[in-house]
Amino acid sequence: MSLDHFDLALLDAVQRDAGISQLDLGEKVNLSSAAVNRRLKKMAAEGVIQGTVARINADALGYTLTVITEVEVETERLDLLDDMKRAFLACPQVQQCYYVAGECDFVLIMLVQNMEQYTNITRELFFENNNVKKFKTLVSMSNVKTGTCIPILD
Amino acid sequence: MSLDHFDLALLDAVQRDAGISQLDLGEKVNLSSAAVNRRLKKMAAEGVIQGTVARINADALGYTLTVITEVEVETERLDLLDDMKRAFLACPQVQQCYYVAGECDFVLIMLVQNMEQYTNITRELFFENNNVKKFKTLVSMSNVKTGTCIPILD
DNA sequence: TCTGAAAATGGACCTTT
DNA sequence: AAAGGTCCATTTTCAGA
Repeated sequence: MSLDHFDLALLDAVQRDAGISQLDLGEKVNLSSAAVNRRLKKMAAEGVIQGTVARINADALGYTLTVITEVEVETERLDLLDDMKRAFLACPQVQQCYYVAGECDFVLIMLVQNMEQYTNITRELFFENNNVKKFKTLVSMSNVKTGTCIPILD
Repeated sequence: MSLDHFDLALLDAVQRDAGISQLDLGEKVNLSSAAVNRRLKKMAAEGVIQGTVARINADALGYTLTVITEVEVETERLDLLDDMKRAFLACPQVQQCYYVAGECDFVLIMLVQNMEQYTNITRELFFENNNVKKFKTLVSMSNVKTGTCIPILD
């Protein structure tokens, strides 16, 4: 799918604020609201726009601790890796999980309410998994930047 | 602010899909659409709901490479750290940035179009900054899990 | 691009606890 | 008072001309 500069401007706007009306969007990018409607609809149908979500204040729900965990595996057997991926996916405290090349094999970003909760999760995910050789924990003192905005207008 | 089980159910629904109508939300949690409207409005005003954003398919825009960078600083002087945080915040390819305790000082999640772009950014952010002692790059082979869903209903 | 119908939002007002 | 429900006006979405 080809995206022109109107599409890019629309994407940039809605990835920052999906609440803005199509009328206001049209004003911002110089397009009628009907054109905005068509383009957004098309991009959603094509999967360029994957959906809209509300951003919730984690602190307000008691999730005040962000932890980054680097996991090193014992063997890279595919079925074992898949099992681990599944376990990470299923754990709601795991916000993000990357399978990486380098010294470690997985990097996890976790959001927990306190250290005790993190400890419990490490037991479940790492200590009770025979394929985890070791893991290293980095505690975030400050979440300098979070979000999922993609660079669009450069 | 105190959140009852209605609020929690609403938060859980809208953090997965903010497009759902207040009528459907009300059906899901057993509340009238007016009550849903009031509660959502209040939670937005109190900052529990920080906003709604569209999720964009990064691949569709050519951003196919996710890189995790661990940065070690020379000195922890506050003004120098603040300068670095500002630089990371201002770089659109930096999706997330955590200031951490441990072996390294910053962990960055970056989204780039290719290795060349990453190389250019490392020059700008790391090589040309005297306070960066060293940095380590981890390349993601698979983004197993991404998103920002907070665990609400457990 | 314009127009209009259908849907969604959000306020007013009344009732319940 | 605080919160829910119903009704209604306004706004928004979205398809057809």
